[in-house]
Amino acid sequence: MSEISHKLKEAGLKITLPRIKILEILENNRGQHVSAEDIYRMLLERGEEIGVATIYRVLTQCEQASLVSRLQFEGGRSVFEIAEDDHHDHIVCVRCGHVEEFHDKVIERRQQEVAAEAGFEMEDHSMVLYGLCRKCKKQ
Amino acid sequence: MSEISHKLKEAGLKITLPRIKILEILENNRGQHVSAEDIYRMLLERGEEIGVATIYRVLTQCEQASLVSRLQFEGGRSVFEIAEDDHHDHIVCVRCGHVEEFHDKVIERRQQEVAAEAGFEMEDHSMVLYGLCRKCKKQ
DNA sequence: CTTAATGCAAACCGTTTGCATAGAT
DNA sequence: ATCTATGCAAACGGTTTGCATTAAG
Repeated sequence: MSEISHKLKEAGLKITLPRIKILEILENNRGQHVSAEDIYRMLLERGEEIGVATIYRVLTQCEQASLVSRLQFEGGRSVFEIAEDDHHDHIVCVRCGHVEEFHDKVIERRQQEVAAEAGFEMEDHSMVLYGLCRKCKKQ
Repeated sequence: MSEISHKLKEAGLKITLPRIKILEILENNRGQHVSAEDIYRMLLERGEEIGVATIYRVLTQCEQASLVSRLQFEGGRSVFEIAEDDHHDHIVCVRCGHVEEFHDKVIERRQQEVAAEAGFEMEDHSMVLYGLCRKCKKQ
């Protein structure tokens, strides 16, 4: 049984073609951060038509099962990636949309401290840096 | 001439009743982070009906004129506040929605560094911490 | 056979836009 | 008088939902 099927089974989700295909797309695009729409189009290109409703349902279920993580950008757009065990944040190019990941211990620690100073017990955070990537800077 | 009218004039915006009322609401709710919908309802309660389209237009114009700042939460929801000259980030209670502001120089500096390390020229960032506020922690 | 997953289309929600009317300078 | 702002309703874009159909276990 494939890796993907195995993960689905562990999550208590039935092993169906749409689910496998969607997870394959994500696997083949590690580090790429694709939208539901992207997945829909990529599947179409291969001649595999899966309704957007299904794509969203699968992504949401897989997110709940921690197989996939969702990143919400400003403007209400979401992108998805295969869940990694390591937490990371994102830098997005405001010009070309290119996304890179980073992780910074100094920031993470300070966030905890800052939250505590405000009387909060921090559960989560979202941090996205926006700027010009190397390529776009040159143009 | 009122403070608000003065600001509008400086921004090159005509001084109109809807604009004044919307900015008044924001003034009277400093630190509260209200949505367009909130503003609409607050005005209704006072018997002042202003269309949502106008509210959005006014908020967007005022944002461009730096009179108002917009904060985009996950899920595509936006809240607004009267612009302060100092930059700050936000902590949101996941239970009651209470929002607090903070500013941390250590984090700000590291963000610049991290972006530079990734080859980016950072223009902006969004950082929202999520957790339980003091009150909700107790319950 | 039973229960969960899919496809479709319609609904949704916050936000934006086109256009005719009203209002500020 | 001119030109911008407003109201309305319709459009929008991404996402969700209801329901009948299909497929997995």
